Amino acid sequence: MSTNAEIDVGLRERKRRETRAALSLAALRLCVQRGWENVIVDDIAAAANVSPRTFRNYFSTKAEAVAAGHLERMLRVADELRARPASEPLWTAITNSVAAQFEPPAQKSEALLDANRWLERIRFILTEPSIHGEVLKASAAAQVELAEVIAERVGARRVKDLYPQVAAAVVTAVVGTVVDRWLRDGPSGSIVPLLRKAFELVATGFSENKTKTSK
Amino acid sequence: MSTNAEIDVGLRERKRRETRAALSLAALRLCVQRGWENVIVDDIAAAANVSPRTFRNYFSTKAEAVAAGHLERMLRVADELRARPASEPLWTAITNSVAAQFEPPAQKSEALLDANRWLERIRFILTEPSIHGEVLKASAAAQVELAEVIAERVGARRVKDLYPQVAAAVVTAVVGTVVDRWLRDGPSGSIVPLLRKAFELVATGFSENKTKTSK
DNA sequence: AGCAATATTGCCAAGTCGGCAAACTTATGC
DNA sequence: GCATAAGTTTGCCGACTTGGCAATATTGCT
Repeated sequence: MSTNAEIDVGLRERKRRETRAALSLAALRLCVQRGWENVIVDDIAAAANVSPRTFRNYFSTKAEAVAAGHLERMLRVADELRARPASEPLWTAITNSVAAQFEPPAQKSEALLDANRWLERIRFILTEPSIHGEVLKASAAAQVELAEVIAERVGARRVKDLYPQVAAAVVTAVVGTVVDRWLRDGPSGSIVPLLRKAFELVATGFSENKTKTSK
Repeated sequence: MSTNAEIDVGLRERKRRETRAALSLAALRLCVQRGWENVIVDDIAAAANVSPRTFRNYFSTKAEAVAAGHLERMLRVADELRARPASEPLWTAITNSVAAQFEPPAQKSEALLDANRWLERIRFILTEPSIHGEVLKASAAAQVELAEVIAERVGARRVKDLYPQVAAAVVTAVVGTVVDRWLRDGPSGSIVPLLRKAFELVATGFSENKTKTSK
C-alpha cells in the first residue's frame, strides 16, 4: 500500500516536511488575510507553532515561504508531464500538465469554499509585488526539472542539449504570461483555452497569417 | 542636434540620472570586487558620494541596484528592435537586437581592458544567487516594453493581444537560456550562433525532425 | 529675487538575517 | 535496549536593512 516515495522517509523527514508545509501555508494564509506588510516572521512562526528562529532554518525570507507553494505547483507540472503517455504530442501533454495544476481543486470531501480561497491565494502570489522576484525564482528552479523531463520525452542525447533547455524556458514563459492574462481578464472561466491558444502559437512558430481564427 | 529624448531633461533630471548611474555602477563594481557579502549599502553610498539614506531613495535594495544595469540592457534590446527596419523578419531582428547588447563594447577610445571586466560583470550579475530574483524581475519589467514593440511590429490590433505578450515572454526566456549557456560553455566565442539556433527552434515551432542539421 | 517643487540628509524605530552553542529528538550499531 | 552519532529546535544577539518623518538644500520658473 505504501507508495515508493514514502517508504524511505523516516519520522525525521516526515516531520521536517510537515513543518515546512505548515510554515509555508501559515505564511500564505496570514499574508492573504492581513496583507503583506502586516505580517512579520514572528507571526508566521507562531501560527506554525515553532520558534521564529526555526522559521529561518526553513526559509531565508518571508517571500520565499510564501512562494514555496508556487514552486511546488510548478514542480508538479514536471511530475505530471513525466506521468503522461509518451504517445501524446509534446505540446498537448504540456498543456494538460499545466492545466491540471491551475484548475480549482474540486475536492470530493471537505472545503468547498476552498475554491474561492484557492483563487484568492493564487492571485495574491502572482500579484503582490514584494514576492514577484521570488515567484520568478521558483519558476526558474522548477524549470530545471522541466528541462529534464522534456529531454527524456523527446529523447535528446544529453540533457544539456539546447532543445530541452529552450523548450522548458518557453513553457515557463508561456505559463507565466497565460496565468497573468487569465487572472486579469476575469478568471471565471477555465484557463485551458488560453493555454491552448498560447501553445498553438508556439507550436506553429508564431506564423503570422492567423492570429484569431482557428476557432 | 539635440535628440528628442534629451531636450526636456533639465539639470535636475540629468543629475538624478547621474546619481542613479553612479550608485548602480558603484554597487556592481564593489560587489564584483569584494564579493556580494562583503559590501554593505553604506559602502556603495560612500563610493557614489551620497548619504546612505539617499541610496535608498533610488534603490530599495542592494540587489536592485546591482541588477539595474541588467534592466537597462534588456530595455535597450527593445529600443534596438524598435530601431530596426520593419522589413527584417521578426526573429532575425530580435536576434540582432539581442546580440548587439551581449557583444563586448568594442569601444574605440578608452578602456580596452574593459572587455574583460565587462564579461566579469555580466557573469556576476547572472551568477550570484542573491540577485537572481532581481535579475528575473528586471527581465520581466523590460518584457513589457518588448511586448509593445513586437505588437507595433506585427501590427497587432491591441497591445493586449496574446501574440505579442507570448512572443515577448518567449524572447525573454530564450535570452535567459542562451546567455546562461553561453556563460557556462566558455563565453570565449560570440553569443550569436547560440542565439540563432535557439530562435530557429522557436521559429520552426520546435519541429523535432532536425535539431542539429541546418549548418 | 522669490516662491514652489523636488532632492538630500540625519535621525530613528521596527524588522530581517544568520552565526553560535545549548538543549532536545531521531537514527543506528552493537 | 542502550549508548552514541547525527540532525533539529531554540534563545541569544549583533550587524544590517528598510522606510517614515522632518529639516535643509538645490533647482525650475516667473
